[in-house]
Amino acid sequence: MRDRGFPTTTPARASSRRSPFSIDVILFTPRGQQLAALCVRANDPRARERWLLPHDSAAPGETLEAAARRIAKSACGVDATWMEQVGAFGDGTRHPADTELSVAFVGVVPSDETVKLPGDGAWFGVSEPPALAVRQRAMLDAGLDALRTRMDYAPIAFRLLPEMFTLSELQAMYELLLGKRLHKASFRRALQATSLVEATEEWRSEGRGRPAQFFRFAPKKRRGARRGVRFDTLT
Amino acid sequence: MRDRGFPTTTPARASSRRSPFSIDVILFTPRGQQLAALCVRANDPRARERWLLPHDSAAPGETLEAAARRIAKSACGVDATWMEQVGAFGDGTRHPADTELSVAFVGVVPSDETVKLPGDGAWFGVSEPPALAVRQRAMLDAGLDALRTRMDYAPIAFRLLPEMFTLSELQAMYELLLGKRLHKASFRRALQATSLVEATEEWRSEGRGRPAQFFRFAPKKRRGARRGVRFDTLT
DNA sequence: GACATTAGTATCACTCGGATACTTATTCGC
DNA sequence: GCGAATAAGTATCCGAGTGATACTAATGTC
Repeated sequence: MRDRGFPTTTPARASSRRSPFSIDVILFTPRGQQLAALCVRANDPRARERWLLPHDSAAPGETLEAAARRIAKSACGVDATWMEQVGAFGDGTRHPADTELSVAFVGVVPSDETVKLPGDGAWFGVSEPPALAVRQRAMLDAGLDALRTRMDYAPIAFRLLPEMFTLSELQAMYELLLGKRLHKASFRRALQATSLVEATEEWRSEGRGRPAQFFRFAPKKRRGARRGVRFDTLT
Repeated sequence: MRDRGFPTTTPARASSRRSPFSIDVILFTPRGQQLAALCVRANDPRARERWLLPHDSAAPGETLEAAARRIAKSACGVDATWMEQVGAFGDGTRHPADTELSVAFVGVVPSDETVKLPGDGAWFGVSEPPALAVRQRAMLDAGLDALRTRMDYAPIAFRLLPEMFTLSELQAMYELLLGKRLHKASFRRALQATSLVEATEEWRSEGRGRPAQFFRFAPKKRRGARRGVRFDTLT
């Protein structure tokens, strides 16, 4: 994975023929009490919208996910700690790179105030996204949906926390990602039931109230036989 | 949507340059007590595998899903009653149409013994799939996964039944799709809790045991506030 | 030392899902 | 006819999971 020698966030590579499809990345990070998505400034002055999702075409021989991770790192400076494909978007909607098709990926990066964002990027709170081209707007919405539904299957919240964390920090991360408050006792009971975390000997010293014990992500085997049928999420 | 004037299941249209991406359809139907997937015979004698997933490229101006539905109808003769995108597959795996990328769709058609399958197609039970090219095999597996997980969110089982059906038929369809047995009382309780079906005045006359009442799919408003966090499905 | 603050726990009520067993209504065999 | 077989549909119990409330525990601030 090369280190960007040119801004990969330009709509397309200088090439005589258009790339057949673009890879677009919806990258989220915790910012304050809500999620923020990364957009980059359009450097084409003729562009109708001034902001874009980070995107590029896949290099020959590069897997789709590797391309998405390269684009993400190029756009925000650090590696995404989780990334998955959302799907393909086409259908004649407009895209800045003018490709027929875009493959969207959603990813997350931990909040890290010390890393300087490349000059042409900015984080936008998910409740105030910038104006985007039609297809990119659809991908942003689908990316947030995918992020939230896949929290049940992938350890996304854990990938946004340091190796050791308190249970309150974990719950706060879940609340930030889901955009809703959770019940403390239920949260901890459910967590204890599955063997996902193990307690460490470390305790948090700073802060005002009672010290909190640090935990680390250490999933055991398990495999719960999913129960019945869910009719309540249908249609 | 034109009626196939040529086999759209040929790897690609006669064209000087390759299509940038293919649309591949994983089509399922109930067959006996298990699901079956549709494959078509490869008519290229040089092909390494003799079977293919139905696929084609999207026509200009055609949405991705419209193309998938066209391909499905062309391959099995009737319209799919449910169809959704699975995702994009690439990563250098081999595909018969030799495209860089494939967009996979999963769909279902009701079991209908009277419809004759076009000569080059055949249904394969999901437990004995034919040998497929690498990428198509990956799409078949992902399609079955997607079918089962999306049953919680889309009325797939209902789309495989006639307008009126008995609760036993509905449960049998769920069992066939999920590939596992379900508990009768729980199934009916959960179904009653949501207002998804309404009873009709019709009763099934045929058969041996007690007659069964016919129901029809008639979802009311609802919208259940999903509860807590699921740790049991994580990683 | 009283109080605010945060971590963590205990108890209760309620819901939900699976197991078992039952009742009801029909056909089949004699 | 009449009982056995078959399938539909219901009732009851129990244990697990969830949310509300309230409690205890350990620290810093004044």
